[in-house]
Amino acid sequence: MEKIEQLERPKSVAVPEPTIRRMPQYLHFVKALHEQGEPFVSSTTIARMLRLDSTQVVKDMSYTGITGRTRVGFSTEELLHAIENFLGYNRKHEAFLVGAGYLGSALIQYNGFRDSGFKIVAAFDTDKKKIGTEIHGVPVFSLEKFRDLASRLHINIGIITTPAGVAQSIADLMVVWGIKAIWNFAPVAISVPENIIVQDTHIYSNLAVIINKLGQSNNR
Amino acid sequence: MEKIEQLERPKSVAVPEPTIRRMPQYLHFVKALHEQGEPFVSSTTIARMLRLDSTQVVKDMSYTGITGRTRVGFSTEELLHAIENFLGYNRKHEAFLVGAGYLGSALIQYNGFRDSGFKIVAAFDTDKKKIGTEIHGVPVFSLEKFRDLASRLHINIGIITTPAGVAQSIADLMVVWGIKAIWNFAPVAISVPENIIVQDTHIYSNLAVIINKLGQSNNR
DNA sequence: CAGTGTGAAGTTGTTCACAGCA
DNA sequence: TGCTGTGAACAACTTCACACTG
Repeated sequence: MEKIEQLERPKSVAVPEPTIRRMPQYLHFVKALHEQGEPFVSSTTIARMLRLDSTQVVKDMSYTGITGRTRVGFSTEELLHAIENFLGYNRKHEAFLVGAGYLGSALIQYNGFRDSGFKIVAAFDTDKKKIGTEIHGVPVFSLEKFRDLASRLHINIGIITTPAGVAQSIADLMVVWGIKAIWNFAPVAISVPENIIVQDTHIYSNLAVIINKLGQSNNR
Repeated sequence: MEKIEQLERPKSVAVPEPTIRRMPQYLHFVKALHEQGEPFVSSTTIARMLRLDSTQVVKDMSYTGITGRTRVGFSTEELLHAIENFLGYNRKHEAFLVGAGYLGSALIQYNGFRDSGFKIVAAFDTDKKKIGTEIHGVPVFSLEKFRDLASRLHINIGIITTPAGVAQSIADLMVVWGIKAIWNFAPVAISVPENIIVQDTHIYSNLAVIINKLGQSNNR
């Protein structure tokens, strides 16, 4: 009984999160190849450049639904579209950002998002000096305008680049204001209702890994 | 024979990387508790706040060498020191940053690093307008000064916040100039000799996960 | 033979189950 | 009972082994 239930939806076999995380890298690399006129690329080549295992690359590619030619590899053009489609980059994803400091500004102008379908369309802050200005063409509004603008523009992604102390309260507001996914850069964990997606990005964690490895290599 | 070889070094049981990544979060939370005068904290409390499994927390704590009191939890003070020691935050870690744009500036002033023993002591750029200025008290030098200053100040961590196109060449230079660990924020994978530590921080990847989850929840 | 594609084995990390303690 | 601490079961991800193809 249970089994049959599960078989109802056979196609989406739950893509491993690590695979999803690697996709943008594949996209970046394949796009570069395609732009310089390379018609094909093999998993081995991708693996070498991205320092991955080649069968890993093959497995990851299979999730996009693409099928390669033996001895030749994958068509860069096909692959490009397959990955973009997988990542949802052909659909539009617009976000509001709260906290127009350095980090917020960095995200707004981050070129990694270029041609990804993702765009930060407005920033919000409580600092009167920032309100009314623009960062890289993106306007900075008073936080009070968030709710109204979000519903009018159908925004469902909110980015938090505020100091740690106010991050939770901003998250709470975002939820009330109809945001479905929160991308949090403040160095604290954020609590939200179950149905809201949260992605905490703790820059800090990467530093911890570096320092740890550095310490180990000194001991050797 | 092989087995005996492995048993030679029994004490350092290789800390799982996810554990290392969680440590800074523990530190942040425990520090806050300690500052507001809380003498003890249990793994259950930490787990609830950080949305983790409580046995996970216990396991992680065991790597710091700390031992808790049953029914009471861990002394916040002891825990604080144990984690700081684990992370190497009592030692000093100084870094040079190349690419003094928004992202570089954001890192320099990022308060997540406050009292972590980690400090970006100088920034480097090729843009003449930036050279000679200061970002949050950190001087911006011409890239040519990197080598000399790095050896004089014994810097072994390099941060790359340049555009993707030049990231690899900057990494190559850093290696030649004696850097031991590279923290890369450019949206490309960087290749370095085996003995050099690299941590690629692809902001992008987190976005991919968010968009993917959003897509899934819309289908439901 | 240099590729894709895939099931099986191995590894790593997480969660469970339970002993011990105050 | 509510906590620490730990070995065992489980789940997720990666790597290996090999069949297949032009």
